[in-house]
Amino acid sequence: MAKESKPGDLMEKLVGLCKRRGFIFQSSEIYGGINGFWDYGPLGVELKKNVKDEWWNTIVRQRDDVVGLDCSIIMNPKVWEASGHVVNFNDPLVDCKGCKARFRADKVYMVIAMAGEEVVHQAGVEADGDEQAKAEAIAKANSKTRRRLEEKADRLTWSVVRVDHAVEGGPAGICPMCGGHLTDARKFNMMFKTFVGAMEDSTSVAYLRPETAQGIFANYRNVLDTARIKPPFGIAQIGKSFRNEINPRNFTFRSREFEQMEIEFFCHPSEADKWYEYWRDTRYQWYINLGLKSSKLHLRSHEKEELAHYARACADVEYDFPFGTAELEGIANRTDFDLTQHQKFSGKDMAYFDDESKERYIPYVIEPSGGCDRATLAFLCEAYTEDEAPDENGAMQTRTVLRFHPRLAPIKVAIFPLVKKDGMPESADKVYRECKKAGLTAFYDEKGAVGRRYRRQDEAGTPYCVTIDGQTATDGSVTIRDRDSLKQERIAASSVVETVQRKLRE
RNA sequence: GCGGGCGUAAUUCAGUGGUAGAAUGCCAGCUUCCCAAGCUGGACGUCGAGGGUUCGAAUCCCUUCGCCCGCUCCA
Repeated sequence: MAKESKPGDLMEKLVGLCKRRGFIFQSSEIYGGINGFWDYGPLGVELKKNVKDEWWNTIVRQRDDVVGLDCSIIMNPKVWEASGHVVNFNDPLVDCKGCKARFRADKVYMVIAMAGEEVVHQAGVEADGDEQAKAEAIAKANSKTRRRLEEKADRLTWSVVRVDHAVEGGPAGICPMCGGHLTDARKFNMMFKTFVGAMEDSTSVAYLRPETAQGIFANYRNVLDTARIKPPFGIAQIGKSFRNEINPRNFTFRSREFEQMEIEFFCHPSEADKWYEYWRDTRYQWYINLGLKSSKLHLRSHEKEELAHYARACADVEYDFPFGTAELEGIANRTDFDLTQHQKFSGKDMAYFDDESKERYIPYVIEPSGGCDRATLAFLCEAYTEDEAPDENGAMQTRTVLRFHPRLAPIKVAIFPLVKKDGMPESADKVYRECKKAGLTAFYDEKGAVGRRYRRQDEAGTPYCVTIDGQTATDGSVTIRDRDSLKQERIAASSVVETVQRKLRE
């Protein structure tokens, strides 16, 4: 009987496997680690690189309407003023000292109704404006208080204060949930601050980018002027970004240093809806093509109320991780918000002049923005399988196998001599060298029983194992074994490279 | 940031104040013509870190760092 795994167990097993086999290590582990930072080991870096290569190939190299870009991580700080990050990337938060609930300080109001010196009613509420706050507060009053409010209606003085605007040292905010006292509003600055140059003063403050997108917008003019390309077209970039997440969680899922794969696709405003739908569906399909089961993958459109102020439409590609359903990529119609902002802040013209239609316009932007580490983690979770395979006596044994899509697998092919004699190691080494020379990540192993070697490769996710046996010396054939079906077929030793390459293309 | 749990070998864990252990894995050799548990041998630990109590601390206390779960957060 297969044991039912709890979600936590599965994640723990995966984290253990990642460490044991060299996929992912905790950063600076020998010093006790550091919260929110992770390192990719020998197998992990190959896996992640394959994810990035698949993205780059399908987005940039196989298309003629998208070009690549690689921007610096630190930019002129004005970029982040224009983008809104300096203002908006800080969320003042308050906590309830009683029930421990947490709120965004700009959404919590203190409402007090006074009749002369007498406090008739006071309440803490969650609301989106003074009027709504007052209404919420009245709704919260009990029937007796409500009657008194009505009786004294013309003598009442209402005070409605957003808690992040409350005067320092004033009365504590009231918790909308339990009525307990709230802490003062505290700011959580999500951007990593640093200093450019050796002098640490206010004029040298700079930020590590919290997203790669702004580097693309800042270079939009340069690309347009030099790449002989015109709307509709896209600029793609893969690169590191940094966010001081309040609470990094779930292995590499929410890290403070992470890699993004972003496209900014510029088009005429009238075509924005069409391109939004196109990219939403294209990006969703990309994950399915690389092996994420569609039953675990969701394309979720944001409700109107959920949209950021600059977005007209947004959809998330979500995956059912063992720790819950979470976002891999967001596809948004950002309108002309970003280019307009940069035009305003930089004073540079961001409009495009269409020679054919003689029309001047600021393009709309469709932004598919994916997390590379999140995609890599999803592929790892999806690949992790425990199945049953027969041992040499035919008894069923549990086998741990990473069923990566072959193109994502860190090692494409392992080469074994069946036994370490009769010239088999020499023949195997020859095949191994040919694979390496052809650019395939290959692994040579002659140690111990062959079954043990197969299992080791299963745990690394290697899709194909080639074994040189006694027959090789007589007819030049070898066996190639499939990781998932365990089936073997005989092929010519000289055709190993070609066979593996063909299977990878399938 | 709050609450709870946990940190001992590469991994999973045992070890309730008195000489740090097991299994798996790993390495070397033997055996082996195809799916890990055949044989022999071997290496491996600042018991997360720092401080305190004690004759003596993996064990008790304090601080800190990290991981997991729940809340919160995710422009």
